[in-house]
Amino acid sequence: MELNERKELAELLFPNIKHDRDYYEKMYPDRNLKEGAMVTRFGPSPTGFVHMGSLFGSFCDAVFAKQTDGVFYLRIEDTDQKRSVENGIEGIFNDLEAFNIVPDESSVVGGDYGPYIQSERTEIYQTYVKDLIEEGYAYPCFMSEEEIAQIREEQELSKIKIGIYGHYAVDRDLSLEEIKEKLCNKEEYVIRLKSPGNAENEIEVVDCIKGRMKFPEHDMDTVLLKKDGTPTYHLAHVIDDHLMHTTHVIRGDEWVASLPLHIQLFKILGFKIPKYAHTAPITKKDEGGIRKLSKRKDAEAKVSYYEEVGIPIEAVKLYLATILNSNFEEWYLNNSDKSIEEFTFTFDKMAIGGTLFDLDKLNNISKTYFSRKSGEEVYNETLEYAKKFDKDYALLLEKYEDDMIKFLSIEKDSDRPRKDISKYSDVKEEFSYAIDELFYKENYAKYDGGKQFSTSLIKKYVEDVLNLEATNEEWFNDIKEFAVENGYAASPKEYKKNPENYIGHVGDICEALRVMITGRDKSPDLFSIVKILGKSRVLERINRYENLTR
RNA sequence: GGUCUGUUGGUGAAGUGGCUUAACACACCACCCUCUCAAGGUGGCAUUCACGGGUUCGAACCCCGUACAGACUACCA
Repeated sequence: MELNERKELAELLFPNIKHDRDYYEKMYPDRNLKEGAMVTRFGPSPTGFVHMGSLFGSFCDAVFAKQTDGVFYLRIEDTDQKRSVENGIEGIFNDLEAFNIVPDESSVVGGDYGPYIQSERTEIYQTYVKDLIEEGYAYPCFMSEEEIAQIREEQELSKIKIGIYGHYAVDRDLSLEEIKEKLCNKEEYVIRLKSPGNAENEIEVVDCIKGRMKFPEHDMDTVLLKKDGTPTYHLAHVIDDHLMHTTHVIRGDEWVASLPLHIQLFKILGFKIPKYAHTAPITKKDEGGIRKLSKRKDAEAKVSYYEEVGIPIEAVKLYLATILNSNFEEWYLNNSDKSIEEFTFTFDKMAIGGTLFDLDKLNNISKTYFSRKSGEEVYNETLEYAKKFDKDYALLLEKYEDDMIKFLSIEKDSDRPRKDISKYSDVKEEFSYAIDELFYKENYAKYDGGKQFSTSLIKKYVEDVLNLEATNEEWFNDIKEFAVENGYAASPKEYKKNPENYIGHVGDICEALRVMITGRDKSPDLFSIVKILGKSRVLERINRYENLTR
């Protein structure tokens, strides 16, 4: 087709497109950023809530933009209306906000490079496609779904590359007259790329994460505009990232296969090619082997899961940071007083293969997070959590505020703070004895060590010996003395040496007291608990134990 | 079937030709500390980097082949 024919065709196909490319090029001028500033973007589809992998990606985007004084923007990729979900966009913003990931530009806060929703940019895409038709790089294709399926079958059978290319691209060289005729018959069509590539040629791409990769040149007539005039991901990606001046396209590595296509589009359109960084998927192991974490199958893939089970957002971010850069963990261990923002992330410390999602590790990170928080902070955060997910408990927490803070502060001032909580929901369980209502309701059910303890000795200890004003050392000396007076050994070691000489050892007395007042055989520092409860509540609990076991 | 990318312990990984007797962290086990637990301390946990061949004085690191795994192969992103 000659140039004038192509122009006629372009006009015929896009009579409503009045602007030309230059109009948009001028509308979205270069961003004036300092040397080395990165412009990144997160492009979610509003298909439901945010997936762990997407969160990881957006975290990555935000981190790199921030540490280079660049721009991180959010673009809603809703070109497939069928998949869009009601309130999908809202859900994305909520989930990101929960993790404190705030885009500099978006459909919510605005920006100079909008609209930031692809469905509102149709005219822009069509303008460029119109130009492509004039240039002879695109054409209307009238093939039906059945035709395409048949070609596919044929290709599968003869074991060759599947797709519309070469002589399979039957509408590639339709004459203007033929096209006009089909248009007159109201035949439906898509706009396909007239790929100038040759699969014999090899192209090389350097990815920020994966390094050098070689591909055959792209030679397929990929769909650019769907039947409804809406762009495919590929077209939208190329045009948007050019117009919005993205410097680094950070996306999942399911896209590397289409890299040759994207590069070709950038070249045909005369755009500068951005840098690419393809991140490895977060995977999970199950019976079938290793697979990508799935939003449908795995609860932990949903970002909202963490909030629900009570894992602090900050802990999840710390975990994300450790899988983002392999050297982050060690840095954080040595710089525990610093925040994630102070670490410099780099592409070359990112994983190339898939990363197994390790809940154990997350738990550990979370425990460390809790151990560094003061009792009061843990109390406040737990209360927030309970107000949302366990209202009855929230009321009790408020009623016992002073006690709870004291309990949560036990052993906090030591240089080896306890690490027994990994989730907000653990607090209720771990400190069930802190709240009378829970303690009495549970009827000591928590203790099933099978031992029976006599209360008389313990009562005697509490009434005659226990001094709440004592120091830890005095307290322990007192109880040792008491043990000896009553025929117990002063230490387990001594007891082990000559068990026949003793009834038991101090530990047994402590154990009995512990079980009676906490309902469990494990707890933080006993004396701290006793002090918080006070003598009368301790005795009350001992009596209760006596009644229950009689 | 085709294209691309991987493969270091139970897990995440460090490692880019000699400093590796393979870091670090999680998990696990043992011991120590100790009134219990948690924490902490010490030690154990890959004689070897999927397998086979090659290059080299020398290879986990470079090259070739095989096996396995993953991604893509839509008018979905």
